[in-house]
Amino acid sequence: MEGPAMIQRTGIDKVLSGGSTGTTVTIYGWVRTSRSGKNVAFAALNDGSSVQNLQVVFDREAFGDESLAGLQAGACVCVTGTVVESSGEQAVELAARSLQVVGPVDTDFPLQKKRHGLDFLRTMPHLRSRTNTFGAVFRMSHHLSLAIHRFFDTEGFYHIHTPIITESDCEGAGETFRVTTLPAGCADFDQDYFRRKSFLSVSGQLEAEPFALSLGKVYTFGPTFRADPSDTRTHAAEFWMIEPEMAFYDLDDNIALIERFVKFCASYLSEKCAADIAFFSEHYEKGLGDRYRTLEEGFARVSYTEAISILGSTSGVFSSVPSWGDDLATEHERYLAEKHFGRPVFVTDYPASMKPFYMFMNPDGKTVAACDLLVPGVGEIVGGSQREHRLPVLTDRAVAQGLDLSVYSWYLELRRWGTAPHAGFGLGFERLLMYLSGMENIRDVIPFPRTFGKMY
RNA sequence: GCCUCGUUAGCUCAGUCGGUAGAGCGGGUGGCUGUUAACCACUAGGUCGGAGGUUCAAGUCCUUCACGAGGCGCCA
Repeated sequence: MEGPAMIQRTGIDKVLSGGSTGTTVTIYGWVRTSRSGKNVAFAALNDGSSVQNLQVVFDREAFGDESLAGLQAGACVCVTGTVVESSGEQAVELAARSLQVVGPVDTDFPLQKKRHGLDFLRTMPHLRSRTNTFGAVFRMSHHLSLAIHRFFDTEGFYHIHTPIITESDCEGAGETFRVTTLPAGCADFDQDYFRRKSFLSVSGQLEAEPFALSLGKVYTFGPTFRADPSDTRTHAAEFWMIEPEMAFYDLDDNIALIERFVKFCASYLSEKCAADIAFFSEHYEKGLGDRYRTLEEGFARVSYTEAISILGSTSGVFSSVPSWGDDLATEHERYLAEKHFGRPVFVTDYPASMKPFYMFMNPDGKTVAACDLLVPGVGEIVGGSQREHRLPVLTDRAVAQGLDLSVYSWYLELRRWGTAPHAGFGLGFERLLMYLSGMENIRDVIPFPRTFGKMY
């Protein structure tokens, strides 16, 4: 019996990494550009394994014009040939012996070899990953995901899959999407699939806490859904969030972990995605190298109260100057991260009135043990806190915020049966990816973005 | 939801004071060349986002709608 006819191919990254000169390889890839000379024709192939293209050289006499006409931008081709040293800019190239057009392109193929605008590419999420930019984005996205799992594994965390369909509709996190099988217009929730109202999760935190109070240190990393009408470059309706939750952690432990975590991700990407980072640095964010260098130094830390004081003594810069008890506006957050500190900064101990019921009430009775991490260029990427583990305080705050205690009964029980100090945070995966790539719009770091009013 | 800007060839964009449509790239044809977003020449390609209005005349001015981008609020 014959074995399966598996496709044999070599990745372009492997050919370019050297050591294969003189060998015969078969490459599958998409044509980025092609041009022809009197005796030879050239095509630049990309197969997604690298931001670099492989230059393939064809002998015009051997292949003929009809055959080479298939080398149009966008076509998928298979080339077998010999890896040789190049006389041009690149170290090696492929001297072709055979060419097969696997997938030709119609002439209205929208991607061209010149640079396209990101807006335009957003309208074709099924094609934009064939560009240098989006190839780099999604290679980096992969490595960032792996970095996250590796970090928490090394730190002794367990990965928990918290539910995507939940019962609690609000934790101060945002608006929810309803999940239902009822016909349109029907509001008889007893007849609904779960025999009650249900929602897509806006956070896995509440479900992660029980596992922190049993396994010690856990994290969730999964899709999160927010129905907020937020139409900005940093908001998406569907995004991925990393939410660690740790028993026997206070606010200081929490902050130290966040800093360690972000630094690990940066150094991991520096090692795994050097070529892609260089690409972003050259074409998108000139200061990306500096950004990575600052990440090797310490983050700044201020309390909310100190931040208000800093902003108050900075005159003539802001459209409004906040006083104690006001939210920090985007212009204030940007000033702190980009101008005043010039690096990532933790803002801690916010007024209790501004934060959700589950955050730990500080001894001053006015502030809670919260920490937001603000980074230059993106803004807030982390929101975290020590959790309130004292039942009476927690109950009082839940009632004060008008929550239905019956929905949170099991959450409250955790404080009656073996409660323990604990802390955690939520980090937006795509915002971290924006920060580490220099991409400025969250729609450009999500494969098929879903944002307010738009499903690309 | 509010504010600002934008929408002209497949793509990127120019279009002056209101006078009837332009370039580069891409497509096609030819030339030249171990090229590097190759180059050179020729060629095809447009209901100037839609509707209405002002005017002798609207890509240009006004109204309105649609779509897109940025900012704000909220958050990750």
